[in-house]
Amino acid sequence: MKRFVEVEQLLRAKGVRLTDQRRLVVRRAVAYLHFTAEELVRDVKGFDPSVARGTIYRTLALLHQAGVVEKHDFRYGPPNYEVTFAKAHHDHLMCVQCGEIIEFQEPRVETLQQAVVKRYGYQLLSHTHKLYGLCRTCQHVDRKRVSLPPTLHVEEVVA
Amino acid sequence: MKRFVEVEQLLRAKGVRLTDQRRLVVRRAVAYLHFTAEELVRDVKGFDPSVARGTIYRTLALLHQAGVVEKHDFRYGPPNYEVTFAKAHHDHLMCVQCGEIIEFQEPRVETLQQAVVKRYGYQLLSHTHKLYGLCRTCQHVDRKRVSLPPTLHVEEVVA
DNA sequence: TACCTAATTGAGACTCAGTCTCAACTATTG
DNA sequence: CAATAGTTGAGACTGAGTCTCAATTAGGTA
Ligand SMILES: [Zn+2]
Ligand SMILES: [Zn+2]
Ligand SMILES: [Zn+2]
Ligand SMILES: [Zn+2]
Repeated sequence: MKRFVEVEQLLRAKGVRLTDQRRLVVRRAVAYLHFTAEELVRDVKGFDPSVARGTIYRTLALLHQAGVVEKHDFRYGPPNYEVTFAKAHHDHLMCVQCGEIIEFQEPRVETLQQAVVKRYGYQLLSHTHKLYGLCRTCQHVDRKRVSLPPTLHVEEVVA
Repeated sequence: MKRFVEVEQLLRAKGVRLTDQRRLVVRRAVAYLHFTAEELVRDVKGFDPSVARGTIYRTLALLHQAGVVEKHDFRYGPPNYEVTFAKAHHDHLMCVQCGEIIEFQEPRVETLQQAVVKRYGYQLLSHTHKLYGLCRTCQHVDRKRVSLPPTLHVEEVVA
């Protein structure tokens, strides 16, 4: 079964009213791995320019609430969305030069996270874990030519 | 020696021109643990209203480039800055209910990060690692009364 | 099927955080 | 102290996202 059909079923089960606009937004979103809200706006408007920007943002929020999409901040530009519905948990590794994103799993980190929150008496609800670096290709090109904007400087410098 | 004197020395060593405005911004920034750009603007203007917003943002960018401050995204509101100059590396744990931020160290996670990037042939430059949960106190209050806005919903749900 | 009603939509005004521009000013060098 | 390259203040501007509200529509009900 197509992925968007499952999402629509989930929404219906949650009592969410389905409209043509929402169906289109869902169909376009599942076509991507990672996308920004404005990218989705342009994409959806390419299929139906009459769909308002506000509707697309509202639908995205709806999908977020329904647990269908997650919001990522990769420190460069606006947040990135990902349809994680029926997808195993993973963290991300990004090349700061070319922007390539790799999804990885490392259960031992997740175990340590539990140990950390226990140390402080917290109850863990969620986490973000993102690694930034240079992919094999970009390690061999002139480091001077940085293609990503200056805000993408290191947040936490690795010693 | 006062912390801001060391920062000023570092800037001078980097050939950065010191002005009264920049000195004030540095002195106010080191007074905080974590702060947003607009908080710093209000604070600095409290001491000298003639300092322009643009100057404060420019100085913040300068300090960022010089490795004096780091930028954090805690998924709620605008980014958070932290003067990490001469401070040991740490990650963050935040209570999604009351906003408390705890700084923690977990070297075993950093080791695993190296293993992950090696797996993909990457060269690690930096990372973000943030845990979100409920502090001891907030675990015992009515979960219905959520004080943080809806955008602070989970990004990566822990299984 | 037709109707009803609450939910949703489109359009555009609006907000907020941050950036840019440029003439006036100033820290540093010699 | 003069020269000059870097910095500043003020405000216009931008991008991304939110809000408002009259018009439209989904989905339940008769
Ligand atoms: Zn994870
Ligand atoms: Zn992903
Ligand atoms: Zn760390
Ligand atoms: Zn910190």
